[in-house]
Amino acid sequence: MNQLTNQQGLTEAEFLAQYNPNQYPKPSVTVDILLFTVSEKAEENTRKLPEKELQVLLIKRGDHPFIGQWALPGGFVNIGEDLDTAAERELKEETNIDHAYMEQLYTLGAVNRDPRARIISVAHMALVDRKKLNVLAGSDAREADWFTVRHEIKRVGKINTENGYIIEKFIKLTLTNGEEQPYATIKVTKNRIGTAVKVTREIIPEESQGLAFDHAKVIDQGIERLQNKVEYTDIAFNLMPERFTLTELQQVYEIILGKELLLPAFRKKIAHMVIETNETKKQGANRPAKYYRFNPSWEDEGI
Amino acid sequence: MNQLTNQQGLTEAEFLAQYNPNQYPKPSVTVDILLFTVSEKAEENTRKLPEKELQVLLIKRGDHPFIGQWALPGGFVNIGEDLDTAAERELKEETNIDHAYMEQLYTLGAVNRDPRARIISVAHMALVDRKKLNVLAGSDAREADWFTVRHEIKRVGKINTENGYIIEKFIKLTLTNGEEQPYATIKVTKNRIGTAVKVTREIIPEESQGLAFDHAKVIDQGIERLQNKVEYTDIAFNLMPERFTLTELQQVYEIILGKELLLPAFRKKIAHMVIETNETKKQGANRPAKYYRFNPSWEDEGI
DNA sequence: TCAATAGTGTCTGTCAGACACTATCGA
DNA sequence: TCGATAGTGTCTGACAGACACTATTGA
Repeated sequence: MNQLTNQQGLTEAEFLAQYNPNQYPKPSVTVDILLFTVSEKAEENTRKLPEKELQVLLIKRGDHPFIGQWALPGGFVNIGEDLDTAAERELKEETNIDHAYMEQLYTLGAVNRDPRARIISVAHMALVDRKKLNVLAGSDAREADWFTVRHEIKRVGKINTENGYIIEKFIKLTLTNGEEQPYATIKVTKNRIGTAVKVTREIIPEESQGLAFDHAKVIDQGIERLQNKVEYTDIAFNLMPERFTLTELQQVYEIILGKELLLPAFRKKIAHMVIETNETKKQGANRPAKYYRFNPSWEDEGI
Repeated sequence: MNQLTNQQGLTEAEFLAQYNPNQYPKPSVTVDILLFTVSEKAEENTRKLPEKELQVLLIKRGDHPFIGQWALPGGFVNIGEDLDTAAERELKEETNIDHAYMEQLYTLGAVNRDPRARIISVAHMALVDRKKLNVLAGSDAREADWFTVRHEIKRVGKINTENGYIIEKFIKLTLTNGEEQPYATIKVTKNRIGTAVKVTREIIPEESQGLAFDHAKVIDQGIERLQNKVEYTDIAFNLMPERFTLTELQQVYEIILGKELLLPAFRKKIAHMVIETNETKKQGANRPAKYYRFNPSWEDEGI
């Protein structure tokens, strides 16, 4: 322990003894989990491949505020609990999964984002393989469900200003679990003033319904992060089971990016990230696909 | 306002009236600002170009804890203040700059990161052009200074485990303001268990000195973010003045990436992001360089 | 045989890496 | 003239986009 004294002549021990952490009112802190997985639609035709979809786990709120609306799973951080530990605890509570890919996404800190009190939320993004989710989420009393995500850019506008420009992008987020269909429109504003750029996200309330708090922003931001990272990291493999075919992998890339990819180009691009197995997947009246697995050493190649 | 009632039969107004936000102990929340700029060493020889350096603003702590050590500028978030507003206020206090590039970097939430109390810190990264900083930081009583950053990867090791691997990377961070030289070694661990990856940063205390709190982690993370973003965004231009030569721009890229770039390749790569002016910079016994400025419309090209 | 999916070969254009070359200034 | 920095031209190899082609299965 440090024996230097401060301007009041206190050592560190003395300083800590007289320190009052409750001098000013403090916000509450929560963690929220944006949990993505990939599902397949039921296959109607045995000759057709099932279509994959990007899904997110939502919890129906049973109490105020936003009662009856859908929210990301999450909860308060305990005073003696690390932030990551809190996020892992929430994930475990919802999915019963111990090890999943998880990263911090964004910290939401607008003053009035929660009508109860000043609550700052540290949003995390997690990815899981659907096959690990046999234990269905929502084992406790709350109503939990998977929602298919649609993410469309509706309109982009650019206004040149005196010393920069403003780009406004309107994004329509549509979620559906078969019964309910919450949606939101988010305005992403990129404002350049000289060399400084500021990006802000805003929910348009007149074009939004059924999603609690500012959670639509988190979903949008998570999709954007996924889209960026899928291009230059192996993040997509966190959504895959141990064995997969290259077509399945390509479908996951396609639903994340929201566009179709050319088959030969895709295969060449990811060839060094996968290892061929000698098992095949027979699925109908067509050539069976080889199973592949992830190559954890793909990054070592240069070494 | 919502007139639905919850399980206790309360409307939202009634619920909010009885809600007690102080039921559980709450952490304090701060914002910290990792402020980068680019400087040039004094030029000894008129025929040599001045070397550029990446610099970060640090404040010498005048009180416990970590008294006498160097810390990122920052402070507590007011209860009625948005998170971004708090970050901008801190930046303004330190640099007197209103508009600078700023983005959220990471939220630090380990339980014992601050000996005073449970304090969660939302770290932001800001970039400013050195020429805007004529009003020197640290107008108040505190001692503030710019430190040149050196960032070296010391050692990388990979251990294969039962169902994955562990990659350990040791990063040596050395800061210097001419007089003092705080430093830190950070162990970045990438642990893959099956398909799940977890990245953790850890400060090695025996190989670290003079940096307060876990701020060395923030600096490391900021450099990593800069390195990633400089490759596929225009983020580096936030460090540039209005007019600059391509050599100056290349130097900024080089100090961020920590490696030399080939001149023709660099110029072709950034050609569409800049606009030529017809001014030139005369600087010594050699051909004068053309001044360029940022092209804010470079992203529109496809449209 | 055919529908459907799996998978390969190859052309082309773009772009980064590499290097050789030219240009312009002041001492 | 020379040292120093600015800037261009062009070859090459890697790789993504595009498309034509072959392979394998069960109905």
